Amino acid sequence: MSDVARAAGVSIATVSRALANAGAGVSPELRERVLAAVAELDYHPNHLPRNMRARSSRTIGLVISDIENPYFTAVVRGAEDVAHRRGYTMVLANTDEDAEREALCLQTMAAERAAGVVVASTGQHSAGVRRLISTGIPVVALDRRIAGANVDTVVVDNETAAYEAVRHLASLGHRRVAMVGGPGKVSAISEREAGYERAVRDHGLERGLLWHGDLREAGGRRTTLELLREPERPTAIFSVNSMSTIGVLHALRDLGLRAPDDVSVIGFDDIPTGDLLDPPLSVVRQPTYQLGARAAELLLRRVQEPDAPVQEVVLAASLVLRPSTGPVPRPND
Amino acid sequence: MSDVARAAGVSIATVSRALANAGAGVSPELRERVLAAVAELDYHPNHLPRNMRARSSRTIGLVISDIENPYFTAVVRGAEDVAHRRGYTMVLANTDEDAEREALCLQTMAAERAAGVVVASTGQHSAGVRRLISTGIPVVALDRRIAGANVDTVVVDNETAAYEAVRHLASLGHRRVAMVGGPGKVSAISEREAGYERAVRDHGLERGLLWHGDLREAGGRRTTLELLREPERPTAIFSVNSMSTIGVLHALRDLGLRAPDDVSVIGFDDIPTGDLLDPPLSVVRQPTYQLGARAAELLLRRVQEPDAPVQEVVLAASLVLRPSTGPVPRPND
DNA sequence: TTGAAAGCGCTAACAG
DNA sequence: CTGTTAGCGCTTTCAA
Repeated sequence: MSDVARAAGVSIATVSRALANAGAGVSPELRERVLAAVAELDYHPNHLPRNMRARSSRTIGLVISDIENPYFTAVVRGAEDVAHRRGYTMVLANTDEDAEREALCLQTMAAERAAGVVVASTGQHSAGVRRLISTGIPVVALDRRIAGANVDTVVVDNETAAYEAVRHLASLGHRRVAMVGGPGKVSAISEREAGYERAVRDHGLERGLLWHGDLREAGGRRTTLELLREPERPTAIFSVNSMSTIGVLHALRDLGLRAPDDVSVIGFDDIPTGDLLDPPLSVVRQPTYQLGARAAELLLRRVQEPDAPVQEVVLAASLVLRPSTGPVPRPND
Repeated sequence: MSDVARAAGVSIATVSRALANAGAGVSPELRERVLAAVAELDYHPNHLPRNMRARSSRTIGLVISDIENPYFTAVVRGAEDVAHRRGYTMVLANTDEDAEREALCLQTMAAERAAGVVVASTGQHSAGVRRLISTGIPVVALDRRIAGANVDTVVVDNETAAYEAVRHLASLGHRRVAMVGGPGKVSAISEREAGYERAVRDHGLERGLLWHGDLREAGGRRTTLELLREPERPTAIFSVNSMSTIGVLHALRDLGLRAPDDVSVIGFDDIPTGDLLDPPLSVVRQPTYQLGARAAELLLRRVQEPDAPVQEVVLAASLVLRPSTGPVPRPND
């Protein structure tokens, strides 16, 4: 920068000002000379000192648990779009539901003085998140609530959405509706399970059919295989998230069963090819892009107004019915 | 940090050393005192000055064109795993095939002094990439080559893979094999098209069936609808990437056609649910995770050895045959 | 409108 | 092994 100043015959302060927001406070003439010198010398601005001085970078962190899950993929897109539009850069970290990895990522983001962090935490009581909050860096909880912390939150109404899915199955006549769930330590999952259980109670469905998988393909598949090995097979399966649902479908194929003829299937989260599957899959669709975009917006608002009241955004999910859910199959004759 | 130093009764240099790599060069006793003071004061390290001093951050950039494309999703995971393992943070940017947005992202990464950048460029002659290279920041080209630049590159053998896909269709008896292609300005696409055309020549297939879409669902769908409106319909379709293929499948459904009974379909890039589609989809499968991981490795190697010889890594893609490709349908009778 | 100068909070060279 | 000290390259007072 001092080279540029010398070449333009001005001080470095003038160069700095000429390069800052549209060169306010610099005479057009000097500005021209500075820009010419910048071009001449092929000067590349360096944000590192600027960040240091500002004690913050124009970067937001996004911490998710599975980048290959299309739910998070869409969330990433929404958040990145907003960040980009507002002149922020997005740092992405993938935790694979590993609390230690999450803590490490958050620590790094804190050390890099991210302007703020959107986090789908591995657990409601994550030590990593608590530590991050204690640094004073703005945090937005996405998809998964943070227990006992007063942070902005963006979620869908998981309980209601799950209830509606199971209610639909009940309305088709199903009485043995199983749920392939997940680990209960994240709120989104436990809320879906709660919605399922409320529907089971309200509609007098059979109890004891809530099984816990992980949130991935392998767990969904394994759990379903075990579930269908039971003497009295469920007539419908509600699956807790998209990866898990893919596992359910694989398990059905493994056993040579078809939906909805043998078992009805409905999954939480839409899948990009859900309508092209065999059979097309009924799902609970979340407004994924919106979730990511709203989370980033909430975060950037808080970056600008640290003392604004804490907000909780709850979006609605919707039922998308396709052929994988049908009436109760009649027993083989 | 000076607070910590005061609390521990040492100099800030000692604090710095105690906090640096496992506290080498500091007596255990002082180290203890420093760590105690850090805990006591709830001190959060700040990397910003460190980065500034080092004139670089431990961050690598990854610039892709579509985060919702499962190909890139897997690439991201591979790259992020490697980066994380080596203590780097990953900055992700999505360009949507927009050269201007790409240039902006790369400029930001240069200004933030990323240690290096992996880029799937929007074009072989991207001005943004050229400028980035001129800053001296290490660059690795992923999936798409950079024309006239001497940079490390990670790609699959697109030409051969496309050739094999079309050859397979020819071996099933197809003579009217269409290709739903893409914009020719990225190497991966033009190479696939070249492989298609070589196969067309070698096997005496009908010419003039290479149509260009974009690389997204909408383009694949539109192009296919037009293609199938032709008086003499192709008996097989080869689609250039995963999103495009989903478009092809939607178009078939729109027209009430089925693969492979009406048209055979094979797509470049596997889809997570490819085996669950109706019918299960034949694809050219790329080693996506490996591509991302290798790109990150190549980049970090160059960060450490800027003068190492430039490498080009070419991985093989493989044909995954499922029911969507079958023999030539007999004309309706 | 411009320039001089004082940091931002670390790291590392150097001296003890 | 420890402390003193000189920056890293910007931004931003403050004074002219």
